[in-house]
Amino acid sequence: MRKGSGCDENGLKKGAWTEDEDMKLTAYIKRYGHWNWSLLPKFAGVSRSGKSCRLRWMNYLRPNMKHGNFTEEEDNVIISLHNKLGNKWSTIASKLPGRSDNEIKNRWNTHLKKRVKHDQTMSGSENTRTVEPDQPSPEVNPVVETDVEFQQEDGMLFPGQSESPSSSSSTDLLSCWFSGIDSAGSSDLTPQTFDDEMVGDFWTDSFIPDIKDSSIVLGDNLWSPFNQDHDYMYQSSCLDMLMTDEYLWPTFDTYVKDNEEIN
DNA sequence: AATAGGTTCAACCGCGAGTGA
DNA sequence: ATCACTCGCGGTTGAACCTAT
Repeated sequence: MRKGSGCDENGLKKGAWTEDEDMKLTAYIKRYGHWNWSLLPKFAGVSRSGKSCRLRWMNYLRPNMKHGNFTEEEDNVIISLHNKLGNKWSTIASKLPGRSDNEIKNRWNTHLKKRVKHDQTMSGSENTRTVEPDQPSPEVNPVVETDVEFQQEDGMLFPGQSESPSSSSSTDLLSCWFSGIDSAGSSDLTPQTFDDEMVGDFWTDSFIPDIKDSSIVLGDNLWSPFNQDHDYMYQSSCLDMLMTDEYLWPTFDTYVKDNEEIN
Protein backbone atom coordinates (compact mmCIF):
# COMPACT_ATOMS: atom_id res chain seq x y z
CA MET A 1 0.00 0.00 0.00
CA ARG A 2 1.21 3.44 -0.88
CA LYS A 3 1.63 6.53 1.20
CA GLY A 4 1.09 6.16 4.90
CA SER A 5 -1.80 3.78 5.14
CA GLY A 6 -3.74 3.93 8.38
CA CYS A 7 -5.97 6.48 10.00
CA ASP A 8 -5.57 10.08 11.01
CA GLU A 9 -6.54 11.54 14.41
CA ASN A 10 -10.19 11.76 13.30
CA GLY A 11 -10.33 8.10 12.41
CA LEU A 12 -10.34 8.88 8.71
CA LYS A 13 -8.54 6.42 6.52
CA LYS A 14 -5.46 7.48 4.60
CA GLY A 15 -3.34 5.97 1.89
CA ALA A 16 -4.26 4.02 -1.20
CA TRP A 17 -7.91 3.56 -2.04
CA THR A 18 -9.45 0.11 -2.08
CA GLU A 19 -11.76 -1.19 -4.79
CA ASP A 20 -14.61 -1.16 -2.31
CA GLU A 21 -14.08 2.51 -1.48
CA ASP A 22 -13.86 3.36 -5.17
CA MET A 23 -17.12 1.57 -5.81
CA LYS A 24 -18.90 3.32 -2.97
CA LEU A 25 -17.70 6.74 -4.01
CA THR A 26 -18.45 6.19 -7.68
CA ALA A 27 -21.88 4.77 -6.98
CA TYR A 28 -22.78 7.70 -4.80
CA ILE A 29 -21.54 10.42 -7.12
CA LYS A 30 -23.11 8.74 -10.11
CA ARG A 31 -26.41 8.89 -8.37
CA TYR A 32 -26.31 12.18 -6.53
CA GLY A 33 -23.36 14.16 -7.78
CA HIS A 34 -20.82 15.83 -5.52
CA TRP A 35 -22.99 18.34 -3.77
CA ASN A 36 -20.64 18.95 -0.84
CA TRP A 37 -17.26 17.27 -0.63
CA SER A 38 -16.87 17.62 3.10
CA LEU A 39 -20.18 15.90 3.82
CA LEU A 40 -20.16 13.50 0.91
CA PRO A 41 -17.93 10.79 2.42
CA LYS A 42 -20.37 10.30 5.27
CA PHE A 43 -23.29 9.84 2.91
CA ALA A 44 -21.29 7.69 0.55
CA GLY A 45 -20.16 5.43 3.37
CA VAL A 46 -16.42 5.90 3.08
CA SER A 47 -14.14 6.80 5.97
CA ARG A 48 -12.18 9.41 4.09
CA SER A 49 -11.85 13.15 4.19
CA GLY A 50 -13.84 15.13 1.66
CA LYS A 51 -10.58 16.33 0.28
CA SER A 52 -9.39 12.81 -0.29
CA CYS A 53 -12.68 11.88 -1.96
CA ARG A 54 -12.52 14.86 -4.24
CA LEU A 55 -8.95 14.07 -5.24
CA ARG A 56 -9.74 10.44 -5.90
CA TRP A 57 -12.73 11.37 -8.01
CA MET A 58 -11.02 14.11 -9.98
CA ASN A 59 -7.81 12.22 -10.62
CA TYR A 60 -9.01 8.69 -11.08
CA LEU A 61 -12.68 7.82 -10.87
CA ARG A 62 -14.22 10.43 -13.13
CA PRO A 63 -15.63 8.94 -16.30
CA ASN A 64 -13.63 9.12 -19.51
CA MET A 65 -10.37 9.45 -17.64
CA LYS A 66 -7.36 8.19 -19.52
CA HIS A 67 -4.49 6.69 -17.61
CA GLY A 68 -0.88 6.42 -18.62
CA ASN A 69 0.40 6.31 -22.19
CA PHE A 70 0.52 9.97 -23.03
CA THR A 71 0.59 10.42 -26.77
CA GLU A 72 3.20 12.51 -28.52
CA GLU A 73 0.45 14.99 -29.31
CA GLU A 74 -0.55 15.27 -25.66
CA ASP A 75 3.08 15.75 -24.67
CA ASN A 76 3.42 18.54 -27.19
CA VAL A 77 0.28 20.21 -25.91
CA ILE A 78 1.57 20.07 -22.35
CA ILE A 79 4.97 21.43 -23.32
CA SER A 80 3.49 24.20 -25.38
CA LEU A 81 0.94 25.21 -22.75
CA HIS A 82 3.48 24.99 -19.96
CA ASN A 83 5.71 27.24 -21.97
CA LYS A 84 2.91 29.80 -22.10
CA LEU A 85 1.30 29.31 -18.70
CA GLY A 86 3.90 27.86 -16.38
CA ASN A 87 2.78 25.49 -13.63
CA LYS A 88 -0.92 26.15 -14.17
CA TRP A 89 -1.70 22.45 -14.14
CA SER A 90 -5.43 22.76 -13.82
CA THR A 91 -5.58 25.17 -16.76
CA ILE A 92 -3.44 22.85 -18.84
CA ALA A 93 -5.57 19.89 -17.77
CA SER A 94 -8.71 21.71 -18.89
CA LYS A 95 -7.33 21.65 -22.41
CA LEU A 96 -6.62 17.94 -22.33
CA PRO A 97 -9.82 15.92 -22.00
CA GLY A 98 -9.43 12.87 -19.84
CA ARG A 99 -6.29 14.04 -18.09
CA SER A 100 -6.14 15.32 -14.53
CA ASP A 101 -3.95 18.15 -13.36
CA ASN A 102 -2.11 15.74 -11.12
CA GLU A 103 -1.36 13.42 -13.99
CA ILE A 104 -0.11 16.25 -16.15
CA LYS A 105 2.01 17.59 -13.33
CA ASN A 106 3.55 14.16 -12.88
CA ARG A 107 4.08 13.81 -16.60
CA TRP A 108 5.87 17.14 -16.71
CA ASN A 109 8.03 16.46 -13.69
CA THR A 110 9.03 12.95 -14.69
CA HIS A 111 9.36 13.19 -18.46
CA LEU A 112 8.75 16.47 -20.17
CA LYS A 113 10.87 18.74 -18.01
CA LYS A 114 13.90 16.66 -18.91
CA ARG A 115 12.91 16.56 -22.54
CA VAL A 116 12.53 20.32 -22.76
CA LYS A 117 15.80 20.85 -20.96
CA HIS A 118 17.47 18.45 -23.35
CA ASP A 119 15.93 20.17 -26.37
CA GLN A 120 17.11 23.51 -25.10
CA THR A 121 20.60 22.19 -24.52
CA MET A 122 20.63 20.79 -28.03
CA SER A 123 19.59 24.12 -29.50
CA GLY A 124 21.75 26.03 -27.05
CA SER A 125 24.59 26.57 -29.47
CA GLU A 126 22.27 28.38 -31.86
CA ASN A 127 20.14 30.08 -29.28
CA THR A 128 21.92 31.38 -26.19
CA ARG A 129 18.73 32.31 -24.34
CA THR A 130 18.06 29.98 -21.43
CA VAL A 131 14.60 29.28 -20.08
CA GLU A 132 14.03 27.70 -16.72
CA PRO A 133 11.78 24.70 -17.40
CA ASP A 134 9.61 25.45 -14.38
CA GLN A 135 8.91 29.03 -15.34
CA PRO A 136 6.64 30.37 -18.04
CA SER A 137 8.53 31.94 -20.86
CA PRO A 138 8.02 35.64 -21.41
CA GLU A 139 8.28 34.91 -25.09
CA VAL A 140 7.71 31.99 -27.35
CA ASN A 141 10.00 29.04 -26.85
CA PRO A 142 11.45 28.34 -30.27
CA VAL A 143 12.00 24.71 -29.41
CA VAL A 144 8.43 23.74 -28.80
CA GLU A 145 6.23 26.49 -30.08
CA THR A 146 6.05 25.22 -33.61
CA ASP A 147 5.03 21.76 -32.51
CA VAL A 148 1.39 22.44 -31.92
CA GLU A 149 -1.26 24.84 -32.94
CA PHE A 150 -4.56 25.01 -31.15
CA GLN A 151 -8.14 25.63 -31.87
CA GLN A 152 -10.28 26.73 -29.00
CA GLU A 153 -13.50 24.82 -28.92
CA ASP A 154 -15.82 24.95 -25.97
CA GLY A 155 -12.93 25.91 -23.76
CA MET A 156 -10.71 23.13 -25.00
CA LEU A 157 -7.74 23.27 -27.24
CA PHE A 158 -7.10 20.67 -29.83
CA PRO A 159 -3.78 20.18 -31.47
CA GLY A 160 -3.21 20.39 -35.17
CA GLN A 161 -5.76 23.10 -35.84
CA SER A 162 -5.47 26.83 -36.00
CA GLU A 163 -7.04 29.09 -33.43
CA SER A 164 -10.42 30.46 -34.32
CA PRO A 165 -11.56 33.81 -32.96
CA SER A 166 -15.18 32.81 -33.07
CA SER A 167 -16.72 30.71 -30.38
CA SER A 168 -19.84 28.60 -30.34
CA SER A 169 -23.03 30.50 -29.86
CA SER A 170 -25.03 29.96 -26.73
CA THR A 171 -27.70 28.31 -28.83
CA ASP A 172 -25.21 25.83 -30.19
CA LEU A 173 -23.84 25.12 -26.77
CA LEU A 174 -27.26 24.66 -25.34
CA SER A 175 -28.37 22.32 -28.07
CA CYS A 176 -25.21 20.31 -27.56
CA TRP A 177 -25.74 20.31 -23.84
CA PHE A 178 -29.31 19.17 -24.09
CA SER A 179 -28.45 16.47 -26.55
CA GLY A 180 -25.78 15.32 -24.15
CA ILE A 181 -23.12 15.48 -26.83
CA ASP A 182 -20.96 18.48 -27.42
CA SER A 183 -19.83 19.51 -30.84
CA ALA A 184 -16.29 18.29 -30.27
CA GLY A 185 -17.52 14.85 -29.40
CA SER A 186 -16.31 15.29 -25.87
CA SER A 187 -18.30 15.19 -22.71
CA ASP A 188 -15.99 17.48 -20.82
CA LEU A 189 -18.14 20.59 -20.79
CA THR A 190 -17.87 22.29 -17.48
CA PRO A 191 -20.23 24.63 -15.66
CA GLN A 192 -17.70 27.38 -16.16
CA THR A 193 -18.27 27.09 -19.87
CA PHE A 194 -21.80 28.29 -19.32
CA ASP A 195 -21.27 30.89 -16.67
CA ASP A 196 -21.97 33.74 -19.02
CA GLU A 197 -24.40 31.86 -21.13
CA MET A 198 -26.94 30.39 -18.81
CA VAL A 199 -29.96 32.26 -17.70
CA GLY A 200 -33.30 31.17 -16.41
CA ASP A 201 -34.83 29.47 -13.46
CA PHE A 202 -33.95 25.95 -14.41
CA TRP A 203 -30.29 26.54 -13.70
CA THR A 204 -30.60 28.59 -10.59
CA ASP A 205 -33.72 27.56 -8.76
CA SER A 206 -33.60 24.89 -6.17
CA PHE A 207 -35.38 21.70 -7.06
CA ILE A 208 -34.86 20.08 -3.70
CA PRO A 209 -38.12 21.18 -2.07
CA ASP A 210 -39.95 19.05 -4.62
CA ILE A 211 -38.63 15.95 -3.00
CA LYS A 212 -37.69 17.13 0.45
CA ASP A 213 -40.45 15.22 2.15
CA SER A 214 -39.86 12.11 0.22
CA SER A 215 -37.86 9.21 1.39
CA ILE A 216 -35.79 7.54 -1.24
CA VAL A 217 -35.14 3.93 -0.65
CA LEU A 218 -31.53 3.23 -1.30
CA GLY A 219 -29.66 0.00 -1.54
CA ASP A 220 -26.31 -0.85 0.00
CA ASN A 221 -24.72 1.89 2.01
CA LEU A 222 -25.88 4.81 -0.03
CA TRP A 223 -27.37 7.55 2.03
CA SER A 224 -29.23 10.29 0.29
CA PRO A 225 -28.97 13.86 1.48
CA PHE A 226 -32.45 14.35 0.13
CA ASN A 227 -34.13 12.66 3.03
CA GLN A 228 -32.21 14.63 5.63
CA ASP A 229 -33.60 17.94 6.82
CA HIS A 230 -30.40 19.86 6.37
CA ASP A 231 -30.55 23.51 5.51
CA TYR A 232 -27.75 23.24 3.04
CA MET A 233 -29.95 21.21 0.77
CA TYR A 234 -32.43 24.01 0.40
CA GLN A 235 -29.69 26.42 -0.43
CA SER A 236 -28.30 24.23 -3.15
CA SER A 237 -29.36 25.03 -6.65
CA CYS A 238 -29.69 22.62 -9.49
CA LEU A 239 -26.52 24.15 -10.83
CA ASP A 240 -24.62 23.47 -7.63
CA MET A 241 -25.88 19.98 -7.34
CA LEU A 242 -25.75 18.70 -10.84
CA MET A 243 -23.75 20.85 -13.18
CA THR A 244 -20.58 19.59 -11.74
CA ASP A 245 -18.99 17.83 -14.66
CA GLU A 246 -19.74 15.26 -17.27
CA TYR A 247 -21.92 13.46 -14.76
CA LEU A 248 -24.66 15.98 -15.18
CA TRP A 249 -26.89 13.81 -17.28
CA PRO A 250 -26.67 10.51 -15.51
CA THR A 251 -27.21 12.34 -12.24
CA PHE A 252 -30.11 14.34 -13.53
CA ASP A 253 -31.65 11.25 -15.06
CA THR A 254 -31.32 9.55 -11.74
CA TYR A 255 -32.96 12.45 -10.02
CA VAL A 256 -35.88 12.40 -12.44
CA LYS A 257 -36.21 8.65 -12.10
CA ASP A 258 -36.09 8.84 -8.33
CA ASN A 259 -38.70 11.56 -8.36
CA GLU A 260 -40.96 9.54 -10.62
CA GLU A 261 -40.72 6.61 -8.29
CA ILE A 262 -41.66 8.82 -5.38
CA ASN A 263 -44.66 10.28 -7.16
C1' DA B 1 19.86 -13.81 -6.92
C1' DA B 2 20.59 -9.84 -4.26
C1' DT B 3 20.57 -5.12 -3.70
C1' DA B 4 21.40 -0.31 -4.37
C1' DG B 5 19.96 3.57 -6.71
C1' DG B 6 16.76 5.83 -9.75
C1' DT B 7 12.02 6.61 -11.39
C1' DT B 8 7.09 6.82 -11.27
C1' DC B 9 2.77 8.31 -9.69
C1' DA B 10 -1.12 8.17 -6.25
C1' DA B 11 -2.03 10.57 -2.39
C1' DC B 12 -1.12 14.04 1.21
C1' DC B 13 -0.42 18.78 2.79
C1' DG B 14 -0.72 23.68 3.19
C1' DC B 15 -2.35 27.72 1.38
C1' DG B 16 -5.25 31.16 -0.87
C1' DA B 17 -9.64 32.42 -3.07
C1' DG B 18 -14.43 32.58 -2.83
C1' DT B 19 -18.71 32.73 -0.35
C1' DG B 20 -22.21 33.25 3.05
C1' DA B 21 -23.69 34.39 7.72
C1' DA C 1 -15.41 43.93 8.69
C1' DT C 2 -14.81 39.44 10.38
C1' DC C 3 -15.20 34.73 10.90
C1' DA C 4 -16.08 30.04 9.43
C1' DC C 5 -16.24 27.03 5.96
C1' DT C 6 -15.61 24.80 1.33
C1' DC C 7 -13.15 24.22 -2.74
C1' DG C 8 -9.36 23.90 -5.74
C1' DC C 9 -4.55 24.45 -6.75
C1' DG C 10 0.32 23.47 -6.74
C1' DG C 11 4.19 21.50 -4.21
C1' DT C 12 5.85 17.54 -1.88
C1' DT C 13 6.16 12.86 -0.19
C1' DG C 14 6.98 8.05 -0.05
C1' DA C 15 5.84 3.23 -1.38
C1' DA C 16 6.04 0.49 -5.37
C1' DC C 17 8.30 -0.50 -9.31
C1' DC C 18 12.26 -0.65 -12.55
C1' DT C 19 17.05 -1.06 -13.91
C1' DA C 20 21.87 -1.58 -13.54
C1' DT C 21 25.50 -3.77 -11.31
